[in-house]
Amino acid sequence: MAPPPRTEGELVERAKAIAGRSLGEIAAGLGSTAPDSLARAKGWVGQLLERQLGASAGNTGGPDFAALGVELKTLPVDVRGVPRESTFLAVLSPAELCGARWESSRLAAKLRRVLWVPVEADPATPPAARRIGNPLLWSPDPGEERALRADWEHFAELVAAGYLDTLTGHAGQVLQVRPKAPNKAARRLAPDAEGGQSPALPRGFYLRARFTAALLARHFLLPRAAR
DNA sequence: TATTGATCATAT
DNA sequence: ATATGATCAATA
Repeated sequence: MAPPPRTEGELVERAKAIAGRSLGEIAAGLGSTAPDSLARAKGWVGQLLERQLGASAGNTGGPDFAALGVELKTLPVDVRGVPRESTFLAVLSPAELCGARWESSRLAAKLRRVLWVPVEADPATPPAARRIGNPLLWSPDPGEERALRADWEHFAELVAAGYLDTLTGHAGQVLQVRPKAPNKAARRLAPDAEGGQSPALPRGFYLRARFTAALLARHFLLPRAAR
């Protein structure tokens, strides 16, 4: 377990140092072994990178690198470097969403500064052989910020009005609200349309894959002048 | 095949 | 129980 990085620069250097290396190599360096499949180890890649980069242990609710205010996200990419999956951001807490402002929301806080680490995720490649890509330390630009806020405010309004159960993965331009539960029988209290509280399937906020695809493309494919 | 809905493991 | 880390599996 590495000590926490002291600066953003140190964090980025650590991430650059493992670009091109395989998950199996990184695991071995940490005295661990890669699973044969992620089916029963879905969070393994993220947790491996947390250990390797020295993320502050456990879940304090805050960013992974508390002292730096930086959140770490691995991004499963295909052979072209395009994200294969949406990115889970946070549990949707109905109570916390009611009457909240985007500027002071937990989601906005998490997205202020993110270290994206692309990782190969071809299902035909065993986890140990998957390679780590070049990291990107990112903050939303004004356009991204506007899109995120618009979706979030729309969701917050619906939830506060008691319409959480009308929200599906179809809603949102850049964000999504999707199930985030042990199973579909799970329930959690949320405002209902009658002004009370009723049990509802727990949900989480996700970033659409096309959003992360666009930000990777902008930073890695386009010339600096375009940014 | 892309997207949405369901699920798995671990730590607190 | 709930938050962390996500990917799997079914659907459109």
